Parts: sequence; structure tokens; C-alpha cells
Amino acid sequence: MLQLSKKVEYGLIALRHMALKQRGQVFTAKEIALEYDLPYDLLAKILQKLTRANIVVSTQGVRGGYALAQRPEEIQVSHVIRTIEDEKPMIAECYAEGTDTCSIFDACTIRKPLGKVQRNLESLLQNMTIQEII
Amino acid sequence: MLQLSKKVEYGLIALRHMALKQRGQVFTAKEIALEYDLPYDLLAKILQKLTRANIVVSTQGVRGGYALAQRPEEIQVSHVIRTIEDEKPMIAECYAEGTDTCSIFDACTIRKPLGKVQRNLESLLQNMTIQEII
DNA sequence: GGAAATCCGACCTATTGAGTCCTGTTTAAG
DNA sequence: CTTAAACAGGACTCAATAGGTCGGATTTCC
Ligand code: SF4
Ligand code: SF4
Repeated sequence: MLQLSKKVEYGLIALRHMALKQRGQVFTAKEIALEYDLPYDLLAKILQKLTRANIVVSTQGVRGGYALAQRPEEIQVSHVIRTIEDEKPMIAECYAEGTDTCSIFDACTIRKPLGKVQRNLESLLQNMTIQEII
Repeated sequence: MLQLSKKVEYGLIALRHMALKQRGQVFTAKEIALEYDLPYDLLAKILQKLTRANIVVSTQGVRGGYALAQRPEEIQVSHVIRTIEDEKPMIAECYAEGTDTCSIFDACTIRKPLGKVQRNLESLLQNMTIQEII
């Protein structure tokens, strides 16, 4: 349906929250979840994914939490989506996965034209960073 | 997940098929379904929706079928999506539906910035017509 | 040692997408 | 004037995904 998932939205909200304060400060998943009334467990997993992708850094232990690993203007929205969704934001299934995932791949006539939309969307999301959603 | 639905893809394939031949010719749902190996019943319903939106015209009866109601360059992809999905191609839920559909609407901080992506995407899809996917 | 945090996989459940079925109605052809 | 080929459309099933939850492990500060 061409809509961002809640996970991505939650991730963006969290990233924006961190971008508001100065660099180096750590935020716990709990405080972010409370502030925006997000489901804690879900947000935690999202932040873990962002950690693995080196978008944020985590410090464990009792005074731990998350902090941005890059400057806000360096974090592309497209990278965030890709990380949280485990794949690129793709307009058509056959672009996201293999050529053999779509049963009508051979007969399909709109594949190439959709590639054009794909590229446009991609540059749209690449040129947008966390800096711009503050 | 930011992906077009099969319905939309099938609709675009059908529209492109009709756009290939000259205007006025009618095509049955059956022949299109066979040609591209699409599920007949599903395609039929898609074409019915496109009919109600005056994107195609249908003629009933034994020699009936569907034909484009507009010239290919007049049919916007965004209109096709909107018709088949019953709504606009919206990046965020709160844009597509009311302000009260998202539980964190008030706390949400990324709503406005996403509006920017929204507008970009919209113009992208409006400027693309069936003519361009031939 | 214990509290507060991240980590991570397994699990559950509601919603949506994809597809099917069935019964109409329309209309050209024979 | 009957029949077959088409559209019209609601109801339904099935499968996949999204969204959310749980339980337990590990890390680290006090
Ligand atoms: S082959 Fe065509 S129908 Fe299949 S996923 Fe790609 S664009 Fe869509
Ligand atoms: S209010 Fe925010 S989180 Fe909710 S749908 Fe809109 S953009 Fe997404």
C-alpha cells in the first residue's frame, strides 16, 4: 500500500529525538518509549537493529543507552528504512528480491518502467537525512 | 513496506496492454488474464474499479470488454493507484486517514517532515502516465 | 550482589493482501 | 427468444505480514 511501517516511524522518531540534544548524550529506550508513548519492547528491538547498522551506538549496563553514531545530516532516511525493514525500500517485489520471486516475471511488461519510479524514490529518500526531519 | 500491491501492478499491466493497440479496441478481462497469466477473478475486479473511476469504459454483453477511456498520456499512475487502493498513495497512515487513526498523533514529531516526502512522491506519481510505461 | 540497562530469539495475534466463489445482469448472435 | 459470452459485485477463504509481547541472557554501575 506504499506506506511506511510503524517500525520505521518509531525509528525515525527516536532518531530525531536524539538529534535534538547535543552529541554524546545517551538515551534509554525506556525514556524514549515513555516520551512518545511507543511500545517499549518494539522500540528496543528497533534500536538494536539500528545499533547493528552503526547508525546509533549503544552502551550497556546500568547507565547505558543509545546515542547517535553519526551526525544527523549524515544519516540517510533510506538507510534507516533499509536497516529496519531488512531491505531497500523497493517499489516492486522483483526489485527487492530475486527475479524468481514473481510468478509473472517473464510476462511482466511494467518492470522496466517501474525501475524509473524506483530510482526517483531512491534518490528522494537518500537526499533526506535526519537533519531535515528535526 | 513501501511496495506497490499486486493489484496495482496487475492494473498497470492491463492498462499498458490496452494502450499498446489503437484506441477504441475492446479487450476482455479473460484475454488479458491469459496473456499475462494473471488470476482472472482478481483482474476482473480491478478492471471494474477502473471502470467506476472512468479510467476505462466497459461494454457488457457477449462481444463486450474494456477499453481505455482516456488517452494513455492522460492517465496518471497516481490516479490508478488511488483508484485500486481506494485511497491516495500515502507515506504515513495519518495522512491517508484521519488524524485520530494514529495513537501517537499528538506526540508524533515526524509528521510534518514526512509531509515533504509525501509531496515529492505525489508529484513523482502524478507526472508519470500510462504513456510512459509503454 | 542487585538494579538497570541492552541483547535477542521465540512467540502470539490482528490486519491486510491475494485469490476464489457464486450469483447476478447485460447483450450480440444464431 | 434462447443461449453463450461477457461484465458486475458481494461474500468468502487462505496466506502473509505487521505489530506487539514474553522470557531469559548478558553487561555494567553502584
Ligand atoms: S515482475 Fe512485474 S509484476 Fe512481478 S514484481 Fe516485478 S514489476 Fe511487479
Ligand atoms: S502521526 Fe506520526 S507516527 Fe502516526 S501515522 Fe502520522 S507520521 Fe506516522
